[in-house]
Amino acid sequence: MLDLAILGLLQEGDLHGYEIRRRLRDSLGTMANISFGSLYPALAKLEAAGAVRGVEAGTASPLATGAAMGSLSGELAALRSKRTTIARPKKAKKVYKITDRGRALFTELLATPATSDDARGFSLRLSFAKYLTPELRIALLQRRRTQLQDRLSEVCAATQRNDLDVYARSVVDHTAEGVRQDLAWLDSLLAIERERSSTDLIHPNPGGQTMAPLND
Amino acid sequence: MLDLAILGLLQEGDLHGYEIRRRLRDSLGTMANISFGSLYPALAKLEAAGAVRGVEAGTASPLATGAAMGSLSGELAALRSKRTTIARPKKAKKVYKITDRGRALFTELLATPATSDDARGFSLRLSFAKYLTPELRIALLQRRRTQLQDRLSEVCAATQRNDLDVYARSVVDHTAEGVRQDLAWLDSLLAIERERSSTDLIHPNPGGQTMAPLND
DNA sequence: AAACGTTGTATCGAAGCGATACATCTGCTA
DNA sequence: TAGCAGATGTATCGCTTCGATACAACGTTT
Repeated sequence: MLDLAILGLLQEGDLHGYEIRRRLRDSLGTMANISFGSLYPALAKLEAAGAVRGVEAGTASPLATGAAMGSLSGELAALRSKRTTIARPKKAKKVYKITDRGRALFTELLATPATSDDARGFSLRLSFAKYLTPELRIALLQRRRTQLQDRLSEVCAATQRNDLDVYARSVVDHTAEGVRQDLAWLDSLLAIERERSSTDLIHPNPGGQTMAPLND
Repeated sequence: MLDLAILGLLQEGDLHGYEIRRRLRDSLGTMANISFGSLYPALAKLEAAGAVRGVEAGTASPLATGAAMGSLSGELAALRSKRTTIARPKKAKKVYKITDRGRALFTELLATPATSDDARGFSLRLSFAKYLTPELRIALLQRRRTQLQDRLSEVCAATQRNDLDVYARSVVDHTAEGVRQDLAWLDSLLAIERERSSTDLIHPNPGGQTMAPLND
């Protein structure tokens, strides 16, 4: 699952570990809090599998490494460097680049149904849904829908219990409410998606934002 | 975290592994899907630590093991046993019982602040909040509140981004909405809790449901 | 110049997951 | 009545992920 997230981010530009984590936090809402203890082993594993290639960006040209710099402070520090002569090498920074093998793996992982009732796995896949075909997109949403319905009936059964104290009751009620809202959200997404796929029969790819990674 | 859940359930009666898992699923809404690969090692660890004691309930009297039987099919099968003479030993069923040491550990774990922004840890603790003092209860809720506020500002920052496609946008928006609702829920709980603790100064323990495990 | 915060890479032990194996009992159907 | 599917029940294996920690260089503040 982490593999999928990493490959997805690398799909849109070369990045180093620290930066991947930043984007994980504030670009994929769901994947916050990924620790380096997960990230670095995952990167090493992907590199061993030939899905990514990491190069030490010691003193490479600023133009080439531009995408890999820390979004704000990196550039700013480089610009207003008055006392320090040049914003330089610092230390071995390992920039990862996705390979063709990696792209194939990404596509495969993205289409693979998430094991079990996993909210994170679903949200992650949905975040990258622009890389899916309309059919796979709908399949993803429908799989999640049936999962949530199962979950809802379980949680509703818990709601019926009368041996719960106020606190436990509050927890199950709130949980049930959350599931219900997830279901409603999913239904609206499915409605949109079905409409889109029907209008696409007339004007394919209307918004221009649906497919194809632009930057490459 | 699993330890806490197990001890909490065992606090209300002796159980064997399979039954613990059942209750985990439909009594604690949050702790669904705990696998045996987590459960049995955890039980073994707790037993080694002297927090629980497990006895093989091979041919013990039905009265003693009543609480440990499968809620529905167990009793039913025993009642309508016509061809099988008696609903008997079956096989070594290991029933776990909490010890004083376990009760102490439970109290300690319950009061220990959950590490990081953990929704499951919080919900679990809240489910057992009747075992906390009013002050610790409010502390628990407040800790969670500040965590959620931090999370909200992160997620709101993500919402402001304009480089997200429809799907990623939908995910972050829905995530933000979820956090907002958790916050509202928490605020209502805090309000209730504060009111309760102020009226408790006049009539201590009004509902009779707040403290003390009844069954023992 | 000392202290602190940020960027950056990396490893360790433990917790938890999903798959799997195995054994017994019950109920359904051929 | 034979057999097979499914629930109950205990247990282990390998893998992913987590949280803590270490280390190092740089920037900012005091």
